[in-house]
This record gives sequence, structure tokens and C-alpha cells, in this order.
Amino acid sequence: MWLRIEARSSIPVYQQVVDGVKSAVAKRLLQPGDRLPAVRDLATELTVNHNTVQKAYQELEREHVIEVVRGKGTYISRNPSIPNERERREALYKEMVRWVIEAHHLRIRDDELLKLLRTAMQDIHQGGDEGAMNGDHCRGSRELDEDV
Amino acid sequence: MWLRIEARSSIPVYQQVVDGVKSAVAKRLLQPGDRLPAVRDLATELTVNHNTVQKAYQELEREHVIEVVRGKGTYISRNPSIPNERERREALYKEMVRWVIEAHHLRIRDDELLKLLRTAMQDIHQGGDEGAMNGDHCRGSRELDEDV
DNA sequence: CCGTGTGTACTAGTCAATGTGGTACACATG
DNA sequence: CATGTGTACCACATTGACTAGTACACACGG
Repeated sequence: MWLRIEARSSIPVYQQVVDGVKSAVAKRLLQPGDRLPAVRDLATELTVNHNTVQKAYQELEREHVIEVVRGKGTYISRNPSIPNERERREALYKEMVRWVIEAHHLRIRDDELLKLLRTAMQDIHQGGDEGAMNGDHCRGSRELDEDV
Repeated sequence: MWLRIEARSSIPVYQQVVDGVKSAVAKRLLQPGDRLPAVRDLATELTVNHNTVQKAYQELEREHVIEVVRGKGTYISRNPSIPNERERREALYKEMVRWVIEAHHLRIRDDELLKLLRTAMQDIHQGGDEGAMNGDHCRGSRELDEDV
């Protein structure tokens, strides 16, 4: 599956679902037009309440990542527009500043941080599963993926 | 002041205080040995409860950003060690993967994202000269070393 | 020793977000 | 109409953040 939930995580379940779908789209594991599981089906599979899944789908629809057809199903958007683009760009930038600060306190130098970002980009574009980090992030750490 | 709180933000107040202090340290607005306001004073100034400020100070002490002397005051650490370095590095990397995904959905190209990061770095280091960031790489984790 | 300023600890309570469980409704398709 | 889909409620429990108030512990200078 292209989605795995960590029940122990402090991140809300619905947020994990949102992130998981967006991640799968970025990795092209989900293509435009692909159908997502029904709300209740996915809820059963993840052993969470259907309302929780629905909240995730609602959020994904607000972000135009998916499209919903009542009575039929939910699908990955074909021509996604970008709502709240300005705010989201600003939020992204704020997060980046935040982690530059964190990097400073971890004594990570600027060039190391840039290298880390390049590694993250490769991780996404090569379709791996983001879960596995083997601890050596300073050079390109490529740990191989799961099964399908 | 080196600290401003947004009451409307979804980010908890105590977290904003933690981030604010760490940011000021990274920007060298606060130097090692500098004294922070008393818990109650800062609480009054920010119009929050003293317990909230204390929670922030506690967190900062856990991260060895500040040092606390009972009955005297709190001070920016002189020789900060790095607790939980490995976990924090992994958390940082996970966050970076999130950026890449978000950037994809914002149609931000890789080179743009790298440029954004460079800008964020300049925002932090602006004006100040940054001399001695030591060349400590992944392996070099400092060992704890105590007191004032 | 005492007063003052400091950090710390504890209890009680409010509020909002999250998640569950259940029920009911709306729409599309065959 | 039956079925599978998304949607909309409701009541409830749990958790984290925050407020409010009180009390204690320690350092320092009279």
C-alpha cells in the first residue's frame, strides 16, 4: 500500500492520511485519475473511524489534490489548481527558516543542509519509501524500499 | 525585543517562546551568558501565564540552549551540548521530505526550492558575520560537559 | 535572620482539537 | 429499488495547551 499509519505518532491520523496521499502523488505512485479507496473501506483497512478518513478526504479536496464525485468515488485530480498558493508558500518558507535555526543548534553547516535537501529530493523522485532512514544523512543515504 | 508572540497562531505559546529564543541565539541577538527575563516578568510582558513561560524555559533547558540557576536566573548556555542529536537529525530530514512533497504540489521546482533555502539561510545570518561554525560532521557528537 | 527576587511544584479547572460510534441522508448506477 | 458511494449530524471520551492560584526552595544582600 501507498499508505501506512503510525498510531503512536503525535501527528493526527487524518493529517497522516493527507500527507500520505500527497506523498504518493509526488512519488507518482498515484496518477491523475486513479481512484482512492472508499471512505469506509480505507477506514476499515486502517482501523480508524470513517469520519477520520472523511476529514482527510475533505482536506485533500480543499487542496484540489483529489476530486470527489458523490455516489461514485474520489479520484486524484487531473488538472490540480493551487488554492492559497501565497499563504502556503509563506508557510513553507517559515518552516524552512525554522529548520535553518534547528540546523544551527545541531551544528549542521549550510552546505550540509543544502546537501540534505538534495538527498530528500532524490528520495522523492526515485519513488522510495520515506520511512527508512539509516542514520547517515550527511552523505546521500539511499536505503531501499519496501515491497508493494 | 527579540521575541514576539502571535496569539492567533495555531502554534502553542510556549513553543513560540522556545522558537523565539532559539532563533535569537541563531541570529546572535542573544549571546552565551546573556540573561533571560525572569519567568514572571516575561509572562507579564507577553500577557500569558507564568506557567506557560516556565514550560518554555524547561524545554530550552532540556535542549541545553539555556542554563538555569535556582534563585538567580536563566542564562544562554556557554557550551551547549546537543541532546538527542540523532533523533533530531532524523526529524529534520523527515521535515525536509515534507517540504519537497509540499513544494511539488505548489509546483515549485527543485532549483527554486534550493534557492528558497539559501534565502532562508541569509535571513538568519544577515548582517552578522558568521565565523566559526566548526567543521563537525555527522560523526562528531559532542559529549556532555557540565556547569557554568 | 529576614526580605526580596528568583526558579519550581502542585492542584484545579477551561477550552479546543482529535477521534470514536452510531445514525441518517443524498446521489449514481445498474 | 438495492447497493455502493460521499456527506452530515450527534453525543461522548481523551488529550494537550493554557489559565489561575498557592505554596515551596534557593541565593543574595541587608
